[in-house]
Parts: sequence; C-alpha cells; structure tokens
Amino acid sequence: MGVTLKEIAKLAGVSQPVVSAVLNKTGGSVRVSDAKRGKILKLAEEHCYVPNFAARKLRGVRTPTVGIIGGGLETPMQTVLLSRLMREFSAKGFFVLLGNTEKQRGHAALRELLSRGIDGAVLIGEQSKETLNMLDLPCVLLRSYAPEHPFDYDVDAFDGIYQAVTHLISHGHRRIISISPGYKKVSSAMSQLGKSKSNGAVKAMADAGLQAENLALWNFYDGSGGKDLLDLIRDKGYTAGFTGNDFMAGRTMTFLKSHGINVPDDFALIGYNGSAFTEFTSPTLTTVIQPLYELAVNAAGLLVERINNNIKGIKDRRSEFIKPCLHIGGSCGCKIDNRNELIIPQQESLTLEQLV
Amino acid sequence: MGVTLKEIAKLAGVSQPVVSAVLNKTGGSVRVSDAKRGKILKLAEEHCYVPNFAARKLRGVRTPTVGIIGGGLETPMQTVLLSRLMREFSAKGFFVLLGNTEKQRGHAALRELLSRGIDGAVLIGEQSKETLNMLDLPCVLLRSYAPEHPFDYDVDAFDGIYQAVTHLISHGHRRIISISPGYKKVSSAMSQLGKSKSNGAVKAMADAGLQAENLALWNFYDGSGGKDLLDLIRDKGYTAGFTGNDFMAGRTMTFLKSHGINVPDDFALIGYNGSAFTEFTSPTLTTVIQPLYELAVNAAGLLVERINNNIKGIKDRRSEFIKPCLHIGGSCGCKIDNRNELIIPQQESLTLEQLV
DNA sequence: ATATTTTGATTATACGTTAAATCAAAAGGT
DNA sequence: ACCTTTTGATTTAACGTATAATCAAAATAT
Repeated sequence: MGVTLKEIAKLAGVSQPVVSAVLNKTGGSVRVSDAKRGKILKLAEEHCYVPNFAARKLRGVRTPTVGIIGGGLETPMQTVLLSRLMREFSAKGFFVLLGNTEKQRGHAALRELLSRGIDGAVLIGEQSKETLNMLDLPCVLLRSYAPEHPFDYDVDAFDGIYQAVTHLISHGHRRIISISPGYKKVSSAMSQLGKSKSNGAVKAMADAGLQAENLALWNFYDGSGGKDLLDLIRDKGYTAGFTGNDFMAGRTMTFLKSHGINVPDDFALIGYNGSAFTEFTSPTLTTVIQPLYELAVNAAGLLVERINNNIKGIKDRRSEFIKPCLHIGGSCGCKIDNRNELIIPQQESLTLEQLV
Repeated sequence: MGVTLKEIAKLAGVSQPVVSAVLNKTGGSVRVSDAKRGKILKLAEEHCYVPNFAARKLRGVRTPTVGIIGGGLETPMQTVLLSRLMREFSAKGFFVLLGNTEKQRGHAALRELLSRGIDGAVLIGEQSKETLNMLDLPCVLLRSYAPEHPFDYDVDAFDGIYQAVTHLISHGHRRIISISPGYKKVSSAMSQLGKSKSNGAVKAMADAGLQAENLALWNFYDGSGGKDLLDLIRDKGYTAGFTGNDFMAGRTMTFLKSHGINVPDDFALIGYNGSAFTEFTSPTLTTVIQPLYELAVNAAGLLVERINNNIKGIKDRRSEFIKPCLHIGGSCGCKIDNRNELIIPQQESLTLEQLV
C-alpha cells in the first residue's frame, strides 16, 4: 500500500497526529505551526499520500457510500437504470458500490457490500427471504415484479401493456398476440413481470368487451422459426401484437416483412422499453417507454432521505408504481409526419443510447 | 453497523479471538471445543454477523479488488466494455470498484479507489500526467486514443476506418464523406480518436491513389439541418460516407431517404460500433464492429497477471492495437440474402443489446 | 515576579479484526 | 508420582487513522 501518516511524520520530524491534523484541517486539539504545516503538505504531495480508507472507516469517519444489488449490466435497460442511479447518487455525494451479481447470489453480494460498510442499498428485482432479513439498514427496493414482494418503486408494467393493447384496440384490432419470451427460458423474476404484463393485456381486452380467447400468447423463443406466428396471423385472424421488448419487435417486423406481411397494414405491432433504435425500423416502432429516469431519481432521493433519517429495514415500503408512456411510431397504424430535416440531438439532451 | 466479534464473544461467554477463530476456520494458535464452536456459529447466524471489511483490510487480509477508472456508463459502447470487464474480473474472483467519473476528475476518482485499497486498476481513456504519476500499482491502460500516451490495448480505430473506406472504394466510390461529431462539442479524448480515424481514411484513399480532396469532412453537429450534406451529395459528387457511430448513420439514412436519396444506390453508408440495432435499418447497416470483448478479456487477463507478479507502475506498456471487424449489411452496396426465417438468438449467445 | 493564557506539540486510546504468544488444566507416558 | 504433550482457551499486539488528554514552553496579564 501507499505511504502512511506515520512515515510522513517520521520524515517531517513530527508525531503522527500532527500530520493527521494538517491533512484533515480539523484535527481535534492538535495545533501546528505554519512552518511544519508547509513541510508536511509538501511531503504528502511528494509521496502521493492517500488516506487509508479502511483505517478511517474503522475510526468511524463516514464516507457516504451506497450499494446497488441486482442491477446487472446484462441488458440495456438494466444499464440505463444503473447509469441513472449512479449519476443521481454521485450528484448527491455518494460513492456507489455495485454488487457482483454475476456469480454470486444476491445474498452473497449483499454481504460483500455490507462488509464494505455501505450506508444504504438499492435492491433491484425480487430478493430472497434471506436477503430481506439481512436488510437492517436504509434501503430502497425497486422492480420487485412480484406483487406480494415488498417494494418502493416499480415500473407499472401492467399499465404499460394496458396502454399498448388499448391503443391497438382503438385502431380496430380485435384479436391480439402477446409475443413474449415465454416461461421456458427466463428467470422467475421475469415471469412475474410477464404475469403483470399479461394481466394488463387481459384487462385491456376485457374493458373493451373482448373475450380472453382473442388474446393469443406466442413464445418468441419457441424455436419454431416463426411458423406458429404466421399461422396465427394468416389463419386465425390476429391482426396486431405487442412484444416483450423492442428487439423482439424489430426481429418480428423483419420476419413478417420477409413473408409479405406489411406492418402496420396487415399486422400492427408495439414494442416495449423505449429503446432509442425504435426510430430506425421501418415503419418506426411504437413502443412503451419505461420511466427509468423517474425510477432512478425517486429511488436515489428516497434512499438518501432514509439514510439521513436513519430509517432501517424493509417495513413501510412506498409500493408506488410509475406509469410508462406510450411512444407513438408508425408500426401501430398511426399516421406520423415524415421528417425531412436532419434531427440533431442537442448535446445537453443526448440520451444514453444516442451517443457513440 | 452490524454486530461485532466482541459482542458475539460476550454472548457466548468466550473471548473475542475465539469467535474470530471459529468464523474464519483458520485462526492462528487458537483452538476451540466443538460445543463452543456450535454455540458461536449459531449466535453469528442469529445476529447476522458480517465481518467488518475495514478492520480486516486494516489487519492485512486481502480481498481481491480492482478499480476501473474512466469507463463511464454514458454511452452504450462504454457500457458494453465495462460490462465485459466486470464479468471478466468477477469470474477471476475480483471485486470491482467503479470510479465515479461523473463529477470527479479522473485524478480524484483514482484517489478514491486507491484509498479503498484496490490491488490494481484499469484506466480507460486518456489520463492526466498527474494521474499517471500516481499509478504506483499494477494497472492496465486502455483506449488512450492519443498515440503518444502510454497504453496497453486499444481498438485500432485507424484500421477500422481504413477497412470501411477501402470497402467503399471497392464498390467504386471515389469521393467519400466522413460524417463525424466534429471538434466543437466533443472531449479532447474523442478528438484524438477522431484523428486516428481521419488518418485511416486518408491512408485508405491514398492507397487507392485518391487525392485528399476526395475526402470531405462533415460535422454532424454543425446545426445546418443537413443542408451542407445534401450539397456535398447533390452538387459535389460525393457518393459514399461513413459515420462516427451507428446512431449518426441511422439518422443520416433517415434524412437522406426523406430527401429521395436512396441508400446504398445513391449514397453508400457505413456506420461504426457494431450496435445490435444495425440489423433494423433499411437497408441493414454495414458497420465496423469494435472488438470490445477481446479488449476486455485481454485487459482483465493482463491486469491479473500484473497483480500476481506485482508489476507496478506504467512502464513497459503492451501498446497493442486490436483490429475491428467490418460487418457487412446492405447500406454499403453489398448484396445480402433476404432472410425469411425468424432469427432467434440462442439463450447462451444472447448479446448485451439483444436482451430486454 | 508570579499566575494565566496561548501556542505547539506529544502521548494515549479506540475502532474491529487476526495471529502470535502465553497460559492453565487435562490427558497421556514412564 | 513426575514430566510431557495435548486441548482449550486468554492475553497481547498490530494494522492506520482521528481525537481526546496531556504537557512543556512561550507569551501575556496582573
């Protein structure tokens, strides 16, 4: 490790607390002459003194730090959320520790962060009972997916799909396909999310007086090469659909086009997420924008508030759903203006996906 | 903070080192009876004992940890690199600390990580002299952009653009436009990257016997609404171009199409990055895939090697460029097959951008 | 000239952990 | 019965830092 206070003290010919006092400006009842102060500062600079975090921490010096568990970097949306959370905490003066959720279970990741002395934690996704029990510190739970699971903020996926399906119905569609990742290969957390979305679709159909059988489910990962989807469209009278994410929507559009099925005239499609690339499909993709920015801002604000007021544990959750926003493109059948000017984003408003 | 060894010791009616010995299995010359061992383990479990990281660290217990500086989450490509680095380090048993580069200068971020006791660091992008001087620990420098700046691995942006331009020339194009972010609003690091790319383009032109004036530069952010670009294409005989990233390429395609300029017949276009969405443009976008995976794997491997062999400081850099790969789509004029099967990615091979 | 304050420092202590050194008692060997 | 080994612990010390407590000398006050 680096040079210590004691070593600098020896070089400067003073005792160690003097050095500590100089470098911290504060320093209790220790006073020091200007001559020695200068000497010490110079030596510290020369030897690249960096305070030993462990020692300070042990001593009780607080370095505002929060941990984030479960917000992996595997998907773009996770990344966006994580990025925004980090920016928020950074702006509020907190250092952020990311739990290694790659190999470790959420539980082990939490232990790791706890041992490093976090002041609070954001937990993303469903957590085990074991993990929840250990949460004797200020924390915020996000995106639990499961209604019975405690949470503070979550994207209202139910409403997102409700909006999408209602919109498709408003275009006159009566038989609609849910194109989803299915339950075969996804995590239990995602299947909970899938359930919320399904419920949203069912409710939208019911509110429009449509029977449940008018809502078909097709598993994007069924491995049939899309044959079943074609059957639904050509033979069973389904005229619209929505997908679990924009990528699936893009792939589906490409597939349908290659089979002569025109989007949106023959089949209307709505994606999910609000990925930046939805403007590049032909037609542009109508999509459900997840309010991740608001989610991150709320989460960071709430956690800092709880840290400041020392509110520990997982009681008294907010249980607040944030509504997504339907972003209209051309894939749902809406008429949209053709731009003939180059749209250049302002530097200030560049979103994550728009940059390099 | 949580419960301490001393507290558990008191509850168990033993001295504190006994508890330490039980919970660490190792424990020096301390021996302990099975009865007390059980009692202690039970108490630790009940009280959710988590070792104090600061105290262990101070005591000299090594927890393999690396820091990453400058790999922000602002752009998708940064994210991809970061994600892959984290996965690599995680797999090798290292905890990863991300420097908060949002507000802090790289220098302050490094101090922060150093104080937290990292065993090594990956530094992404150009670093200040001050930062480089402080690097008295195992480290790997990535993506310096500036040739005079020390680095271990970098994407060969020169070659990437060389490949792109050479490819355009092979399609018969003689006058080519570099559509770049320009120098107005980008960081100095990016302008260095821009220089490398420019040099690659110039070299490709020269190798094909084309004069420099056949290479036009157009600043995507010039605010002209694309007028100058249209002039270049309609009046000055430019028939092809390449962009600084895929997003700019997508926007450019949309713009050209709205003005009746057909891609690739009227104007051939190649993007940069290898973003997943390039398959969704019409025609699909030919792009330069950055070898970020290889970059991350190499970087992680080298850093761990340097940590293990205790190779400190910034001497003896690898200075190795990794070549990008030109991914052919339809925007450059190549004939590509029309798929009529739905392409479903296998779960195992899902790339970052393909998931939700 | 003596008492008091101010200045400029030193010594001591504690944070929680680990490991070495030490120690008492029980068990085993002759 | 006495020496040796083994078992099961306790006490001590150290990591680097920050602060309280202490102290000596110089400056100031009375």
